[in-house]
Amino acid sequence: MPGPRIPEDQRRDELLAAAYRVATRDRLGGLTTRAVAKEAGVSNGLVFFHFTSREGLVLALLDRVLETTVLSPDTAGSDARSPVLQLLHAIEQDIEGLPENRDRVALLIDFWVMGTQHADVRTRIQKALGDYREAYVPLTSAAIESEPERYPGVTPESLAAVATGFVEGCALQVVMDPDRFDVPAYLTTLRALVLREAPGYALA
Amino acid sequence: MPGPRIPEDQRRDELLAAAYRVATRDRLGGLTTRAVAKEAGVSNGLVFFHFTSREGLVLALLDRVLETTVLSPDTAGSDARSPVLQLLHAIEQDIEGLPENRDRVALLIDFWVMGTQHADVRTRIQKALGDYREAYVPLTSAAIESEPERYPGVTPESLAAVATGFVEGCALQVVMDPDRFDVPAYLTTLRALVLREAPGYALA
DNA sequence: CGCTATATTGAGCACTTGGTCAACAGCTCT
DNA sequence: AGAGCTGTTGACCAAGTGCTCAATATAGCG
Repeated sequence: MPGPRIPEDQRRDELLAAAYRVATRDRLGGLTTRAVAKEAGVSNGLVFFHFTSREGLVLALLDRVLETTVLSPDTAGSDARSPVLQLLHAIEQDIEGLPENRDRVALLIDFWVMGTQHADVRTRIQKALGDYREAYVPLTSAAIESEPERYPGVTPESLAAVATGFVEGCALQVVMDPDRFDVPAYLTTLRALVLREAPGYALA
Repeated sequence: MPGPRIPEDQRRDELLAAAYRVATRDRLGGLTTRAVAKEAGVSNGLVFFHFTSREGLVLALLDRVLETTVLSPDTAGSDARSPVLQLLHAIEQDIEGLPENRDRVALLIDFWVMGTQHADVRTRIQKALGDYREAYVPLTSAAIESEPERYPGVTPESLAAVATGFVEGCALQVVMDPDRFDVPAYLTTLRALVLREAPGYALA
């Protein structure tokens, strides 16, 4: 009683879309082949036809999520401000974007902790986080060069690591306790901590 | 064929210890009642006798882990240094303590993400994190009072949230990629970022 | 000693999961 | 029209899970 046939690539996409829906709803633990099949309105066996195993499905989903997740700081609209302010601005933009993407962030964290035990997942996550860090290097590099005497022993890489680590910490908080996470207070505090001069800015 | 009898409290402790061993080895996903029973050299049914359900076991384990995890900053040996340096010192101590407790940190993060979906776990984790944050408030409070003009709009609570959030972000990194996580570089960068004066310190 | 309350066991149940597979339908091509 | 490849199905299997329960050994008490 097989149903309608559909070109392979298209079905794969449908299944991945269904998997994404299931995973953002029920998290990785709820991502069973049967749940995905049901979500896609398709038989269980078909999932294995297209992805060979559950692991294949999970990895394909991870790839898709990483592909469609923008993990590079937005440097647009930074105009003539100082490099440090530009860096701060990028961090703030990333943090501000977290709450509205809570589902996706939660899923990414699921993958992250899965990577702790699963080598393939770990590799991919590490690469994504590495890319994210690298994307910050131009910003941190410029910031350091603008006031080199202020950052003894600080490399663009280490500063990028701290910056992205900070964002990742915020991501954890957003997922865990979104109501408590007070974005404006966080950003105000961050600015005050980092800026030397008396801050003559208005919150964006 | 029942085996030797043991007072109830003692058995509970034995089972919890076994559960902790299993959970640090195989993580929460590997924490099955059978695995715990086997680890404790005991029958599967006994786990249910003492904990009623797997959920009971997990919650009891969480309570024990939280009880025996020191989540308050160590303010000893801070002598005559400035409040800001004391705060920095506390953060650094917490971060330095992460790598050697990787197993435990990984387990706590497992509980953390479990809390995303499980209300009882969430409550406990939120309380623990809240306590952790509060424990920082005296330090952040003193730091702000020492240079109030430098921290416009920053409350002791918001600064504590940022500080602990920073540590939590580091915890994620340590669990994920312990080799890449460069503690000294992180701390150097943090100091340079936060300190106004030229840093005349030696790394502890 | 015997009795009773209490740990303790292990077989077993119900259910879910990943995965396999023979059957079968639809499409294309000759 | 018939052959053949390719999607598709759903029944099925084996393994693992949480959990129950009758049976039973043990410790403590009279």
